[in-house]
Amino acid sequence: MSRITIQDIALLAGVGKATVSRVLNGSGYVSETTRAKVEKVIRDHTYAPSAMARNLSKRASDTIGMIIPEAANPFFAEILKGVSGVVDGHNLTLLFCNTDNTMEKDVKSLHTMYRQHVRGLIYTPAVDYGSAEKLGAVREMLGKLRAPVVVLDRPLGDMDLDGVFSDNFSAAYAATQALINAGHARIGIVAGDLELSIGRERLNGFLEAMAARGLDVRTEDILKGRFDTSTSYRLTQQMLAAKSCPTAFFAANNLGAYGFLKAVFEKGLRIPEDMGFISFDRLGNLNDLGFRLSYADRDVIGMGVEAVRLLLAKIDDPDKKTEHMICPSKLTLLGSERAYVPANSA
Amino acid sequence: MSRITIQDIALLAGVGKATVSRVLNGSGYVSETTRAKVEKVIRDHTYAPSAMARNLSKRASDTIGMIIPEAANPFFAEILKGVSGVVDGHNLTLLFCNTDNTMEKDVKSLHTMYRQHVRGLIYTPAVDYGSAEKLGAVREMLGKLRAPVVVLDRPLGDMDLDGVFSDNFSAAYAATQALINAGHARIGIVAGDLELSIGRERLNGFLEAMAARGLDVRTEDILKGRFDTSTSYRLTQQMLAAKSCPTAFFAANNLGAYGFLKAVFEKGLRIPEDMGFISFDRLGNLNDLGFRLSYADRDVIGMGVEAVRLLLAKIDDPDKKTEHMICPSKLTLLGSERAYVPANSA
DNA sequence: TCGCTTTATGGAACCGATTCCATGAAACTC
DNA sequence: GAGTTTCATGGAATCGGTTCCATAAAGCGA
Repeated sequence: MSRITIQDIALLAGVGKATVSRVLNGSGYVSETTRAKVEKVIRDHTYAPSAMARNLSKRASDTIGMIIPEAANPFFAEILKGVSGVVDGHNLTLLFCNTDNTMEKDVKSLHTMYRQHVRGLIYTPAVDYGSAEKLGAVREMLGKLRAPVVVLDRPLGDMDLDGVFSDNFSAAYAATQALINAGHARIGIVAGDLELSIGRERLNGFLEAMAARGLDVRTEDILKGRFDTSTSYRLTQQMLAAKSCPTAFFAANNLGAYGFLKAVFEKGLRIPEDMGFISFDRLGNLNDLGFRLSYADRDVIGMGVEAVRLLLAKIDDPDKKTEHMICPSKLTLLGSERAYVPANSA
Repeated sequence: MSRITIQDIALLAGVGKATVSRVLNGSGYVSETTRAKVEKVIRDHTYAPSAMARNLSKRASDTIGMIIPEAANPFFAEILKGVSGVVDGHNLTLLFCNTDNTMEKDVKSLHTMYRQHVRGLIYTPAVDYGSAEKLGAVREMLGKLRAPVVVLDRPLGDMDLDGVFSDNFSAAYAATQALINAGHARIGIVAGDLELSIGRERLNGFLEAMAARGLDVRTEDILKGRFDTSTSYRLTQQMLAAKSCPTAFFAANNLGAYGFLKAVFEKGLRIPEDMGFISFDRLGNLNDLGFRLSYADRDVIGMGVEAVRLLLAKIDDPDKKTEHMICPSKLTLLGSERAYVPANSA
């Protein structure tokens, strides 16, 4: 009545379990007649070997771990789709953890991955483990894992790991340049979380593009958000209430952009007539609905796919030297970056 | 140099591995002094027992499986977030499979879950296994699983499983009623996949609401899509090209609604002035951006949370009678349902 | 002080697979 | 036809835990 095991199959086929194992794995010598006999019994009983027993005796698991900070963020949902597809295609199983952007869950997830003996790990750290002490715990867990790790989207301290990243700096640079070329001179940024390197890189890209054209950036034009909608909404409201404000904005991530646009539209401002705009990452379906919002985006599903590829390559050859893959962003200009010269300007 | 085992801990602590096991599990008798000694060694080496070995000897795993049809769909991304949170909170691990809406991957995923000995499964079937033969394979795998299964969002044939669903019929009924109350008489529907029961239920809710008011529904006003954006976009374009068309539409799901709106806006039509509109599920951030789109929606993350709750309850008590939880939808009217009486109507 | 229960502990079997090794039959070499 | 290699197979050890069981010391009531 209980689960059928390799021993049952062996008995039913009248052979030893070593032979069944050989048939299952296509290893060693098995005569054609025995193989056929065993395979029939296996098929008749839709037998599948227990992964936990198999992994234990093989001293290697068939699972890949994935840790992401926010499952409901469309960016990570797409990454997951990409990763999941490749993992399934290789008859591996995906272990999934969501960390809600907290360090505690991040470390806890690493423990989970260790307990579960993952064969490899795709990891987007929830926070920037800049300070040495916190990084220590993570470094220790990753070391204990004894499995390849590919970091995704964000680097992990100074650790020498394979990684898949975006060209945050140059995407921000190009987007800013586009706003400048369109005629804007005072430009603001809806910055993401500056505690994260990706946030800082995008801000730097923005700043350098401005500096390269000799344009000043006022401190109050840098909206220091947190990669979420509500914070940037609030900051944008405050900014719009000020006496004067930039004529264009670069929004450094998708959720922040939504908050920004919400505040802008509530104020009755139009894009691009009243406010030039470019975002990092395409804003969902907005452009299908009559908007013409310019954006810099990347092949997100592709990033997930590449991450697994790197991981599998490292699993195949643990001595492979670490690779950093930078996914290029493409700037798509649809009109929202344009500048309108006011008839009577101050 | 290899992974540290319970045997190593036992040696270091100068006790037997049975004792270490007792300390780990808080079972049996262990003296306070021994316990302290063992715990120190465990802590000093950040030892964590191997999940595969533990599961094997316990004949029960610590993993929960989750199968969804489309990871990039925001609805399922939120479900995943809800599920993942509860699963983590119970020190269980989540096994994730995405089926890309195909039956092959669906069945393959069930095999994976079986191999992996999941303790319980949360399952959204990719297709409606109406016909007996196909349902057979699924039924067999679920039977072999010997673990509780909670179906999510869609029922599975006539199988008596715990489930978490939406009130598709009444949500569609209420939405349609709202359009009628607003003054519309010829109303169309962007139907979802009618191969799926949720698609049929929503269509039926729509039809019955119309019938209850004695309103006819023309065949060509039922756009038979597939719960995706591109199909409904195409169908809507064709519909709008016709001589006459409905004055309002109910869109039975989020992705279909996007396709519909895209076609409507491209045609230069406004909502609600030229076309009344209500959708099933809230359309992302659109309403934050100046739109006032009415919708019927449900607590999606909550559905995920409830699904795990049901599952854990069934795991605790396998004799618990099956429960069907219907998550209520809430109708939110923001104005897009309104009807404008044309000055010169035909 | 003698039994009886309670507390503590380690040895050994077991979970379900893989894999090493020994054994034997068949096939090939010279 | 004796010696080697190749093919085929099953028994036994192993992976890292849990758990049953035997054993022994300690506590305790009569």
